[in-house]
Amino acid sequence: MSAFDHNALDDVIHGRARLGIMAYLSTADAADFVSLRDALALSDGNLSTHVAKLEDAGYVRTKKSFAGKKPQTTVVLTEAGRRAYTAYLDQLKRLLQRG
Amino acid sequence: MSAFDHNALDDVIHGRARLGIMAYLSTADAADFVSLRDALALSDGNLSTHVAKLEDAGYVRTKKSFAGKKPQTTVVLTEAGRRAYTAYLDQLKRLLQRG
DNA sequence: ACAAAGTACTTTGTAATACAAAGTATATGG
DNA sequence: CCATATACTTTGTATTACAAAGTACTTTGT
Repeated sequence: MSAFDHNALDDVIHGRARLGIMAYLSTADAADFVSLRDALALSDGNLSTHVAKLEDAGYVRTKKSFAGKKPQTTVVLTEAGRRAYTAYLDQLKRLLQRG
Repeated sequence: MSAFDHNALDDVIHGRARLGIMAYLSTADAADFVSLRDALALSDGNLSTHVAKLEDAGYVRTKKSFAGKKPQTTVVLTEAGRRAYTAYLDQLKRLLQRG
């Protein structure tokens, strides 16, 4: 593996918005849709699609429930997600320090 | 500025391939086209467009010359590029450490 | 009670981006 | 010379990002 293996950077995580989501979840473990949207200043539609992509990759799960009478989506980091995020961070460090 | 200001991440630098180029140049200062292409395992076309984008942003300059009889493009990090890269790194740290 | 406005999302259309295949120009080797 | 190679750039296509519009409610005002 080369010192500049930027190709090893997980694209699913590297995306600007998704990196924000993963960083948030890495310390919070779970967050509801609205908190994420506000913390990251993403539009509803944008957050929705990014969460879907992370979910497709198996990095997060979503739980649907109700907060009072309003629907609530909670985004939870999975074990695979945590591992992938850690691996991403390692790879990034390696890249930025030139291997 | 929020703790999760992923929006502050410079997109021109954040792109996977361009991050590789900037990381490479940050320690090498200058590199020729072929070295970059090989080190980063990018296709010719791909590297060409990414370098053009960095050049448009004023982060690198290209110098055309000849190595023997072959044309040679050298990519050089500009002052603005170095500043932008440093700022990017700072912002990234902030994001990954949650502010 | 009814309409208007708000909340919490998802789906969809469009604009930007990434990438590689094809193209250009020149050089070298048989 | 003709084929192959090098050093790129341009162009076509596929993926991605984003926000506007849509759905399904709930709350608020009158």
